Amino acid sequence: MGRDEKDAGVATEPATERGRRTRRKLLDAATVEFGQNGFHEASISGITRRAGVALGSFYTYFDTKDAIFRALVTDFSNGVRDAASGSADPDASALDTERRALSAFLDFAREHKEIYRIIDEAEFVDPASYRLHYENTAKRIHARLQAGMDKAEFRDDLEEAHAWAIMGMNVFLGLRYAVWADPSEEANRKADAVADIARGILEKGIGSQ
Amino acid sequence: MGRDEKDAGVATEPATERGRRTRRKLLDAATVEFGQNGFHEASISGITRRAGVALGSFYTYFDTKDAIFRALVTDFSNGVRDAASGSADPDASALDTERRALSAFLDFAREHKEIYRIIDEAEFVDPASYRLHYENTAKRIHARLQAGMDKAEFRDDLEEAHAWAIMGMNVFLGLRYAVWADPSEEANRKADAVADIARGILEKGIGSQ
DNA sequence: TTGAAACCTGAACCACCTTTCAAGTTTAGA
DNA sequence: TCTAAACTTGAAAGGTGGTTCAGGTTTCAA
Repeated sequence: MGRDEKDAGVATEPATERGRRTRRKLLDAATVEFGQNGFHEASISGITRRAGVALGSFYTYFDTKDAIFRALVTDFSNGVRDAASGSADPDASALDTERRALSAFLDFAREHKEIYRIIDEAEFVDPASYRLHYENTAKRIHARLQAGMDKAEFRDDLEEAHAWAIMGMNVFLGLRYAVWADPSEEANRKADAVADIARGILEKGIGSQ
Repeated sequence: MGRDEKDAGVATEPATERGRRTRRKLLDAATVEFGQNGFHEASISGITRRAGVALGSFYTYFDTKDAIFRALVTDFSNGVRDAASGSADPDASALDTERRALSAFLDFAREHKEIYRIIDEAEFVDPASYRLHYENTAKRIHARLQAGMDKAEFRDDLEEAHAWAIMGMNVFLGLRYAVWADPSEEANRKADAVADIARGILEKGIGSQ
């Protein structure tokens, strides 16, 4: 009590270098533990064992098992956001901007399969974060659509639902061709082809002529 | 041992009418319990309490908590399939067939939010069923695309990835506008508008002109 | 009617894991 | 160097809930 952030049950930030190192070790270990076993099968002792830290130390940094999971979801939600925004090129057409965002997302998903799983599991462990993640992502897509409309490269009646449709497309293509990627086929080559397919749908739909 | 199906640990089918009734009561209760609490927060005693049955009776019909969950996933996966195929109209255009399938799916999702959640959670509780569900669904969409290609109503280069893209679109639109439907807005009206939006994307993409 | 199989019952077993805690060690600023 | 705060440690408390089991009841075919 009286401490800055203790009241809400939020463990305080580490005050020393050693503390920051330990906290980081726990987060990294938790990524592996949750990614491999899922939230409920994962155990705190599994996390501390992987981190090479005593069981009790966990509670210096996180108040509960949920708390560290929530911290990871937030981290990774930002990671997805940065991966997409990092791929942006101001000179690209609106359609190519969309394509590049998907491409970056597929790369990210392939590199971080555990993270993909953790975000998905947030639907059950921490629904608020899950919802926030997708609502924010949809908002960013919607903003890109708006930019394309402003440049008259997209038709002018696009709305929130279009953003959700595109997001769903991207997520499922990521699930199928990045997370579940058949390791026998070169994933890089495939990812590019998949991004082209999505671009094609957005460009002209799937109708003939 | 020696019994037909006991070896694999599969509880036998009920032999009497009373048994079938009890099994059904358990499945219905489990739908509510899992849908409301999620797999891990749900308890067997919660299921039997809802079903009005003694705790021990559960194990006459299902070997484990996982087993009844798996039974539900299979049931509901078939439910989704039937909802879509039931909406089919042989006279409709390929594009309208796709639209009708989405519309039926949105209705189904709105009516059965618990089921939606249960299938989603299967990703963690029973990954094999989860994967099977989406692979089968993608296959059915792919078959519809093929039919549209045969009628020359779709362009002739559609493949598996297109089916996954469409499926992702549908699932996310279902999540946002059926499962998370704002109850203040008439969901029916909205669902139709959403189905039109998806149809529009498939018809001509999102580009201008 | 009868008896064997199917079904029902709920208390208790038991394995597992999150969280706490009191006591020791390290850090870092003065 | 010194000392208060930060950090570490691992044993054990405490709760939960899946699963078992032995004994009773109902069903149904013969």
